[in-house]
Amino acid sequence: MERTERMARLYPQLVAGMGRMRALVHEGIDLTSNQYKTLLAVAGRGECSLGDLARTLEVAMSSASQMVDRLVSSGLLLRAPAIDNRRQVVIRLSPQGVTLIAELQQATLQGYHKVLARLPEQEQEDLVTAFETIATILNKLSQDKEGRP
Amino acid sequence: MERTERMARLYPQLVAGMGRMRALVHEGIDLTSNQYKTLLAVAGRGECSLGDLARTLEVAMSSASQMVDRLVSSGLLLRAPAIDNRRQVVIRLSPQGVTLIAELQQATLQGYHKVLARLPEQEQEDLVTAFETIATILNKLSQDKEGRP
DNA sequence: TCCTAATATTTCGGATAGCTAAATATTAGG
DNA sequence: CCTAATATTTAGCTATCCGAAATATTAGGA
Repeated sequence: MERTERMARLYPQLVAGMGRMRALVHEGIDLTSNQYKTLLAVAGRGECSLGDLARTLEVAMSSASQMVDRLVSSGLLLRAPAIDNRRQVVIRLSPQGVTLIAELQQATLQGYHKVLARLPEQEQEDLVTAFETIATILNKLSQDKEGRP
Repeated sequence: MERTERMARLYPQLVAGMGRMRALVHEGIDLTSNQYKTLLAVAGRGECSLGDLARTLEVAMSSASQMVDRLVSSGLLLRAPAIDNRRQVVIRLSPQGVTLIAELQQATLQGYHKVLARLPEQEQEDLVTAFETIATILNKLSQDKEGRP
């Protein structure tokens, strides 16, 4: 059980630490992380339906719908009925959304750069490598679930 | 910039992966993670003031106050005026809170154990080690900030 | 073809959670 | 004893989430 206990001790620390890191990286950026995630998801698909978006974001459709509401209000997303299937809506970035996303991705990179730059060379590499390890292993864990529904 | 980009790509994956891991670990547990964190913070101190709690949780005092409200309503926390300084309140676990926390800590350990058990031996160790690496480095990052205010 | 079932979204009601600013109460210091 | 500092709470907002009900549209079968 030793390993389990280490995990239980470390998990909350990581959540807190990553939260602080995010705050540093996105310092002075005026979008919530959920909104940013949503815009990125839409950007990554060019355009998509609400259902697509909800699945990508792993939230209920009603939640995705509201999120899109807010981003449409902010002028960052466009929502239009789909031509081929009028039940669906097509969601895509507005021109302002495109511009913003480009800027934010740039700013995000700079943010990560600034944070990493505070660390000595070796720790930078250790940190990124550790991220890679965890991402790889956790992705495998999730695929297990989805594999046999 | 290469390392920065790896980081930017990995960070969201990690957040998502850890979210799913938490869901697995706390499957069937009827407290939000914030509530659990709050109870743990209180448990870790025996008793504390609102200010203590807010600082520990890294939220505004008003947020901590409301969180305590909810947990008092649920019967898990007790809030009483402090004897020595009547401006303060003393927050501590109710008997039910004590019981619940004990059970939850047990359940949490089992949850981590179950999740880890899905992985081969070597990956278990790699995962925990990577957690350790990140926690250590990120903690250092935060201390920088606090060190010289 | 027409009706029913399935699909896609939205709306509604209800929660949690966070913030700032203003209100309240108490203590400390000059 | 009055003012300033301290500790909490309350009020008003916003973001986010969910499930269930409502709405609209399409697909499939009798």
